Amino acid sequence: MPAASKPPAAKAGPAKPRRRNARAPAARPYHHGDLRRVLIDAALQLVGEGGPEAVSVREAARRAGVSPGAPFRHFPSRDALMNAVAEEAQRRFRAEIEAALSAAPAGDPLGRFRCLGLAYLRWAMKNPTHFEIISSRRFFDHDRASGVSQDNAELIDLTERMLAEAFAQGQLRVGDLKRVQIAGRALIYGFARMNIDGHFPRWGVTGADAGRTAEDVLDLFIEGIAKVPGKSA
Amino acid sequence: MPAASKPPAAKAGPAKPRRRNARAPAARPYHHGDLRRVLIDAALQLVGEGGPEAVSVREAARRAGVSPGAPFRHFPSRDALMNAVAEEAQRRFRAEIEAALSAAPAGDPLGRFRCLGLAYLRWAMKNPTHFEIISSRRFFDHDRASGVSQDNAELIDLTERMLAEAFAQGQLRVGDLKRVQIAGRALIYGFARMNIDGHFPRWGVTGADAGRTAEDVLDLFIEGIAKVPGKSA
DNA sequence: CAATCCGTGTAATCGGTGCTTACATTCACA
DNA sequence: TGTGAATGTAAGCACCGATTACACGGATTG
Repeated sequence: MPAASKPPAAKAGPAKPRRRNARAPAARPYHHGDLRRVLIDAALQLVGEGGPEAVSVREAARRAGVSPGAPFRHFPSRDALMNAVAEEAQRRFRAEIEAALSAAPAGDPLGRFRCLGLAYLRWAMKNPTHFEIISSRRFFDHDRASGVSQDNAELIDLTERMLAEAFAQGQLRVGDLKRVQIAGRALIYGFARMNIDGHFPRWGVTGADAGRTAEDVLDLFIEGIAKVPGKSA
Repeated sequence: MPAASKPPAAKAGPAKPRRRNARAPAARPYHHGDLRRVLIDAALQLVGEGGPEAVSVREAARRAGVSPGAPFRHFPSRDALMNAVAEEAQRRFRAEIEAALSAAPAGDPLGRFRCLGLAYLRWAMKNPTHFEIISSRRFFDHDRASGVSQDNAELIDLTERMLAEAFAQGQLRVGDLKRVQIAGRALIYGFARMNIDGHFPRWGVTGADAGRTAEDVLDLFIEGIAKVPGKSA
């Protein structure tokens, strides 16, 4: 397994020295400079264009203007590239979720739960292909201790705490929180999945309706578990 | 995939007419007999072994004992083969659903709804890879008028009628049936998807628990929409 | 029965793909 | 200033989907 000696460069990129001495030779320099980054971006673009299946190492190399073998200096396999792509998508997803949560009311755990669900759904529907590659775990490296598992564990813990708080404050009328949590996740995940799997046309949900329907469905679920049978927003 | 072994099908050169006149059914006849069927089965088996990605026309041909080009007499492309595979899986799924429904109580629409959901989940969890290929619509031929769309439309209509009946009988405490229907589908689909996408390990759900958890989650949803806050089974 | 048609198999081949190896170039640092 | 490590290229392997030309043989005819 060659080329596995590149993890340091993946750490918050901007520490790259200007390798090209001030003068710019119009001809492409022998060394690309930041091929790893460019390959991930090209792959992300390919995912956006034709789904995960449409990503080929050669095409990514082609778009990066580099020979077909070059990517293998940075990724030992196509799966490793997809892994990096998935981690990048996961990073963006996580950032959006955290931004949404930071703007959520602090004293209303059920409201925060709703806010989290909405942010999840909105991101998933705005970035369907990115969501696809982070949702099916086959693009993550299960052996290596990547940040993905940790990210997810944190998110799961977060919702667990939200629900526990909500229950403690008397916002819920059901006590089996683990069940509520899994059901909620299944609902939200299922909705996002139905979107990217192309189910909505046959459900009479158009793209314009999808966002509204997502909100409706989430509210229906929350009404189902909330103590007060009224609107929870 | 490794090179494997290429068994020399016919070591003889061109000077071998291979007379196979009426008398030898033991040796493989020139015409296979039911290659289409065998190819679909082989592909289904491949799906079961390594997911949809693991299906290759050549491997299916190899397992059917025919040359790599033979399958293209029956399927114009790999996608067409996958299409047939998906339709076969859909057929089996549909059969199981109908069997479960025929054994469901007639006078209790909400109970029938639950029964349908359970049958859906059980089949999806017992045949994860088959469920995968019928759930993401990319393996269906969207142009041709296949029975799949009709199947799904019928299933959707069926649940719609169930819910309408349940509401008419006063079993539901919510009136927006379309929303209930989509939420229910999202919940069930999401749960099945979480299973095949490998989410359960990080949710503390093991294979043994999965069936029980599926039932729990489905019941939680039904409790959320049912008028009487009791168990609905 | 014999001739023929045509559905269905084989063989050879093409371009695309992941991946490896050998070699070339350049950067970073002692 | 030299030198090794990092990172690019070139060539080539096996497998893949797909196409084409040809071979076989069952079914339909006269």
